[in-house]
Amino acid sequence: MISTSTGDYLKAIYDLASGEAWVSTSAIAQRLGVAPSSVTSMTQRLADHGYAVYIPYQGVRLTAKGREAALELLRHHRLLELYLERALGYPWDRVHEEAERLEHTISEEFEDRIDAALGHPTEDPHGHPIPPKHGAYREDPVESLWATRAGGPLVVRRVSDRDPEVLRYLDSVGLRPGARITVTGRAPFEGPLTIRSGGAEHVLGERLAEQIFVAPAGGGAGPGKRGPRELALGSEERSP
Amino acid sequence: MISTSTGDYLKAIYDLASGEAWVSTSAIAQRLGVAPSSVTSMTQRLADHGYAVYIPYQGVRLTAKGREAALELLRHHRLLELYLERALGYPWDRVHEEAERLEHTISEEFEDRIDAALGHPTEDPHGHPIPPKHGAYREDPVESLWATRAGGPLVVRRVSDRDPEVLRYLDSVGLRPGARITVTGRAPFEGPLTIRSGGAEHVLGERLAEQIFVAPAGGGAGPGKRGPRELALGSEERSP
DNA sequence: ACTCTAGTTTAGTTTCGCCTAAATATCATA
DNA sequence: TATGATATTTAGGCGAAACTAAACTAGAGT
Repeated sequence: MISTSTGDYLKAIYDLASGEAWVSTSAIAQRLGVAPSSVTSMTQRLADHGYAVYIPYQGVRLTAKGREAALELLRHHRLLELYLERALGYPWDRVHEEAERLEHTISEEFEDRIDAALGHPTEDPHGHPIPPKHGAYREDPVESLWATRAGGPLVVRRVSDRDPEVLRYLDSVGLRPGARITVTGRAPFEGPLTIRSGGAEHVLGERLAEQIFVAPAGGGAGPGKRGPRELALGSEERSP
Repeated sequence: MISTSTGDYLKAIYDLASGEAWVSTSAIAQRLGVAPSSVTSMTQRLADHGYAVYIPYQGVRLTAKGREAALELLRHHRLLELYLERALGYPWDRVHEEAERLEHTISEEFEDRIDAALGHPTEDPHGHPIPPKHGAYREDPVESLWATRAGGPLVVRRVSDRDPEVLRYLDSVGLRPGARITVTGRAPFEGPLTIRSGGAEHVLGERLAEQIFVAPAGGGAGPGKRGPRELALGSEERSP
């Protein structure tokens, strides 16, 4: 099996590449919190093992094999996040950290069983799609609330999962995937923006608005605010 | 946190010491499937870090710190085994392997949540007691069916969890913790023994009988054969 | 075209966990 | 008590994953 570190690099590269760009050494170093030189030697190793193509001074990109490994981990991660929330009652700001470690450790059987227990879900608690076990996968492009220029009503599609503080705040004001919002004001010179959501107004700075991803509302996009669904487990039969 | 390897060594030493004996290099090497020289250097490292006392050519024994770490892992392992069986429907012969990896990875929070979901259980699926989170812990001594000389009716208290084939067989003939049996015959010269259990007779060789641990029946020892209990999860409340 | 800087790579170490081969200690037994 | 078998340790090495410090590219700006 792939090591924890290797997996972390593959995930980071997959994520930073979003699409098909070359990923730079420093971007990976920053994301993973390691020295750039460490990244150089690791990317060389990844290339040696067929997970990536590496061109000095240009960057690195995943091969099909590398992408597959990254998606497997992403699937584990998102299934775990949802499972921790639904089955074990984790609050949504703490699922990321736990999933980050477990994703490298669980077996195929574990993956399959939580997938089944969850009813083969398609999205994690933060609105990210769960890659299917086999077959094609493309994340449909969404715009961050910070960057969007759309005028009409919007739906929150996803929020970034790796900042617990932000998640606690978003939860407290009801900004979860599916929430409907409207931008009611935008201060000049990249200033904070004001939104209306569920009758209340909120002012969001860059750090916050960058982590919220939206799409135009209407057209059956979102089911509205999702309630906390309960999960009854123990329904798998055991071998006699 | 402690590394996976370090944890495996601590568990092995704890297990092999059963009581307060010095554990030999070769015993650990055999248990973990590594070369004896690897064990020597690892035990030196364990001693350096205060997990064990090591005397060359005599062996190794855990310090209080080492024993604590080992028990923490043992608690994780047994809670996980039970959780995998109850909540995810794993058959009892496959829980050990999965728990063996996960025990090193789960957080305190995960431990606490599955403990609560299971209703603070005291025994794993194979009948081993689950060490409490805090406080004293002693495994009450049990005799293997192979070694016992007791004559009357017996109760199966535990079975070893690390041989899937044996577990499948035991399950198929109803020899789970709590089962009542009587030794009806014992072939000479360490030959197989015959037992009666639930109306049927079985002949058990050494390999099998060594992995079954029993106590005299009667005196409220066992609740009889335990049925497969179901577990309803999702009952933990989430933060608002 | 040249220079400067920011970004990258190379070189040299470290720690962990494992290995094989060789040396050495212990213990039982002749 | 000496010897030989068995157990254990030492020596030397390897691969993974990190680090720091030093050398080197590439590209922007003059």
